[in-house]
Amino acid sequence: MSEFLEVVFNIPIDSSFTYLPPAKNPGDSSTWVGRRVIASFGRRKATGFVVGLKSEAPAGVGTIKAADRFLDKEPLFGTGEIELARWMGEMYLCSLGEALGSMLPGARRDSTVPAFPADEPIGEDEIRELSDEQDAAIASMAARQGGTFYLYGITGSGKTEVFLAAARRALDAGRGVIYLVPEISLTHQLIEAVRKRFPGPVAVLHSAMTPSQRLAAWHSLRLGETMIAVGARSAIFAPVRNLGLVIIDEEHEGSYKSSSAPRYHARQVAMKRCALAGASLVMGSATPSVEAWRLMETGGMERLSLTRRLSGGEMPAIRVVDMRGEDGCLSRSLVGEIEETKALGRQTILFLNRRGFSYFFHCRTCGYELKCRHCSVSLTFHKAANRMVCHYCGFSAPPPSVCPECGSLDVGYAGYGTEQVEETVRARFPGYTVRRVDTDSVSKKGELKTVLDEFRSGGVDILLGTQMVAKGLNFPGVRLVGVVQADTALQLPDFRSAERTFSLITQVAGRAGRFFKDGTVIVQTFHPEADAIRLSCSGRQDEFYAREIVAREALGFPPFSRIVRLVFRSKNGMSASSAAGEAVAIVETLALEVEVLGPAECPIGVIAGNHRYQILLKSAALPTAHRAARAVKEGLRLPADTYLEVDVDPVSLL
DNA sequence: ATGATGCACACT
DNA sequence: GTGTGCATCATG
Repeated sequence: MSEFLEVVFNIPIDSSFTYLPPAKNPGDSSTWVGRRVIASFGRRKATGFVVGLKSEAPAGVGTIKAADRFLDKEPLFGTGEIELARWMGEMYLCSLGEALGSMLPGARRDSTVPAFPADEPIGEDEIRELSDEQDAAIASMAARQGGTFYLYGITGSGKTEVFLAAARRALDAGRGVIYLVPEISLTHQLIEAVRKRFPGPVAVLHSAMTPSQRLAAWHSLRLGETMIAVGARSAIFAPVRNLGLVIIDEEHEGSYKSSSAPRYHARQVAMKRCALAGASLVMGSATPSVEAWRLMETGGMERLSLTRRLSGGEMPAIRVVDMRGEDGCLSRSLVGEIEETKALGRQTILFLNRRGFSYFFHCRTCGYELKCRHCSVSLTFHKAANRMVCHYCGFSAPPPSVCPECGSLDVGYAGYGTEQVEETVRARFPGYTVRRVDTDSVSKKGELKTVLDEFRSGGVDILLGTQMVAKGLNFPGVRLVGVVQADTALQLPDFRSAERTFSLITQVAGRAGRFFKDGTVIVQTFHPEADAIRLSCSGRQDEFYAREIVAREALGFPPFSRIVRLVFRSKNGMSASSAAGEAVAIVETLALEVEVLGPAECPIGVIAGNHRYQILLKSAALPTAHRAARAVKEGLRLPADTYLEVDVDPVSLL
């Protein structure tokens, strides 16, 4: 009956191709779908995925070739996974073959985005009595199989225990579980805890595993030998049998969004997978994404709150230090606290945001910053053109020489680099041992561990660096945590900058409160009045979300609209820029309810010699933005040296 | 994606 | 006349 294979390849074309089964060892036709094949494709051999069977060859095709051989003994994908891949193709505007290619474990390495260390010292032997709140959360989830839940709880409130209890329940019902964590290095203790708790093997999907190990884990899940998969973003594709529950820990983390095509979001894929499988979804964080918060408010997701710390410990006092009128990057308060900490024989951690990649107009007297009047994101200074430019819509203005707000002449372009802060710290504290960790200074993996070990043993007085230093927050010697420039993230030309700033401060404070109760947190800022700073430092979370949602609605940004971002990339700046211009022209002929922002140079205008221009397609309804993006993909003839990147629901607009 | 093809322009 | 660069096309 079924004589032909329907095959797709991991290339950006939508059509499928028809082959005869391999002449050698074709086996039973019921095992064909979901296996990979090696087949002649044009003049070369290529690996394809069998996505279906056909009883007839399509009309108008000259010769139907036979596939050379199957690459796998067993299918890698079931019909469920193929259905999910079809959805991904629609959602993220890629081909079925590209979607399937991204689902395979270890096709590419996950980039290591530093994340905060795990909340809980999980895996401790005795299982603590659960609190009333934890019991209530577990009961709510049990009452609604197939529901979507958000475990909203401060650091140390016992989210992991609730996750594990929910996993236990799913397994007891004979259903499988996927447990996602933001970064694979955080899985270690979790895996131990899961192994201890649940007899039977746990599949770990790991970027550091060899291909054969990954494939073995994959097959063991498919066969139902293992019922739990633990891993980073791509583990959402683990072929868990009879999926009953997906857990997403630290839901707000940006690493859940893929940074290469197809640019999927694990949270979004999880929602789809759970809907297809009738599985429950539970995510958790102390600082939910604004999208998630909005879903909780509108009833799309049930909020389960954990408000109390199990082992006591309050939110520490956070001191907000106004940097206006301070000299340099270290305020007098921070210097004083560092000295006192040293005198007590304790240690200091200084957080730096990522180095500014360009310059923002900034008034040192009143803190005023220049923002785009259309997009309310910071304008950045372009030296060559001598203009302040908006990277969303392309708006530009001449750089002011006096502050438009207060008239002060003490204006400039703000932002200290990490090196500059290090220099200042070393000069100010000559007798202290200072270590810096960031991606530049710790090139090798072991180097970070060495510095952290040195810090743990007390041999370092001041540890400074980017988010990586969060791993030092639970060391006993720490007394002082300083966020040196809380504003740098706020100034990024990105509509999520406030959300990220709020999240960083809240996470730092939460961990500080958990691990060193007698400690101090200092947040230095030029904008003590900004919501993201003010409301995180005073622990008024609900108020921050309420205000941020109002602001997003006023400007029509997500979750009140959907954005598709098109990036045109070329070694030749002119090619990229003109392609972006042509794309706008195409969209404008469509007469769709879609707002086109740009073309504008990307905030990071050149990466590795590639010039980048972007347009943003914004629409109240996703299908409209989809349609516009598809029209560009199909209608635009790109020169050979120019590439188009499509990002649906972008998380970072840099 | 990638290899093949065909056409425009340049140059021994 | 032949070679180089690119836009365009097909891949079963």
